[in-house]
Amino acid sequence: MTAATELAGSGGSEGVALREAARRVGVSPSAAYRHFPSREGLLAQVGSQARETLGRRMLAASAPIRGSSGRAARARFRATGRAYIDFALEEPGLFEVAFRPCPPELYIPDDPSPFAVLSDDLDALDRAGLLAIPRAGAEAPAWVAVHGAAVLLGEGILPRDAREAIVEATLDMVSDGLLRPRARDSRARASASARPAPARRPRA
Amino acid sequence: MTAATELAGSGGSEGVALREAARRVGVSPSAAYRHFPSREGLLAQVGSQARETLGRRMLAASAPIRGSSGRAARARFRATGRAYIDFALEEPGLFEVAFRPCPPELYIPDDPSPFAVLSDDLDALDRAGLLAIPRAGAEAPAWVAVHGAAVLLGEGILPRDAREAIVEATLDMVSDGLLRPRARDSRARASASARPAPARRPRA
DNA sequence: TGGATATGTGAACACCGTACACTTTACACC
DNA sequence: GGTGTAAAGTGTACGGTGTTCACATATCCA
Repeated sequence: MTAATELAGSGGSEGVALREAARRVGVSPSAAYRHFPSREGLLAQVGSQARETLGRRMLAASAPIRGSSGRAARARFRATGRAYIDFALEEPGLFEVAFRPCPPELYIPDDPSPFAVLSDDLDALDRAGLLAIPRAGAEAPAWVAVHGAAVLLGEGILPRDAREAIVEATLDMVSDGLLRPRARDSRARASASARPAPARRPRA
Repeated sequence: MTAATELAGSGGSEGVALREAARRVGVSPSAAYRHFPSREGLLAQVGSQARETLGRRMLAASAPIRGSSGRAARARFRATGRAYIDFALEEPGLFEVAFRPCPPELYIPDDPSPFAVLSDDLDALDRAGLLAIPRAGAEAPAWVAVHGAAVLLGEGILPRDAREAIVEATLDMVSDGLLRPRARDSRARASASARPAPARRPRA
């Protein structure tokens, strides 16, 4: 299991070989079948574990930001998303296995689940009255954006050296697309436009 | 090649076996090495071709929307994104191969490239003065959101039966996060908020 | 003491990617 | 037309893989 996680960490799902994992723990290939129903089942367990460590990293990134202010909720939201992308870039193999398609009968739940961590952030934003869209449909677009950035950067399809700008632009898009605008003065960007900065019309 | 594309279509990259592809065209396994440097090279060609058909679908979806108005540019932008997600859901195997990490020496360019199609849409939006962020950094967040939705829906991680709502929420987030707001009356949504609908402050 | 249950073993099967030496085919050129 | 060269295809082989099966051991409870 931990041997398989090592393999996944260095080679992704394609790098996970049942025989090699068995060899690493000094056991025959067939012995592995006493613990895992199949290679796919082994991958499902590695994936669940990977999602858990991702969930923990997200928690660890947002937990230090204390307070129940809207400002804090916003900051936690961003920190969580950033941690998600960081994990994908630091552990591409584990990240791939974490979100690999998995037949439902093999799927193993995870706790803390990345999705749940995101949900908590959105609950906090909702409590602070900062959601510009209905709470019910808020997870999907937020997750989708962060996941896309994680995947495209992680696979090198979007250039790694523009990482910081891309992450920032993505988080900005999520904030501007999902949340109510901040107070006038708190948006300290380099080149402010000449136009006035009125409040934004909420949707839905 | 077309045999490999069939295999990719039904089994994704893991379903592509050099031997099986050779068998399907009635040829010995070693003969395949006269045409492809390796399995990875074969996958690179299949991937390039898959990206091309994706690019064509995006073009086909946006081309019927004529006109140079801002309204048309917005509509093309959305149609392009929708086509991207549709492709991922209709051809999950090809989509996976299209965006699989590929060693640079094996990478084969594609034309029309999905990225280029997106770029053209953004150029049109920029010409119409509808971009709320600098043109330079606009591709990444837009692509990221649509790609994330395609991946998470395609793999069944986000529920397929909520597909339409998720796609709509994602496209709304992209529009609201990247573009200037539409004129007051054109945002015909079911439950409009009580707040007024002022213009939105641009960023950057 | 015995027997059930968990765990491990070795051999076997079918598949895979890849390499090598060899043959066949096709085509351009003298 | 004959010939040489390059492209394409062949068979065999090696090592790796997932999976199954019949069999061994070991552990623990009644």
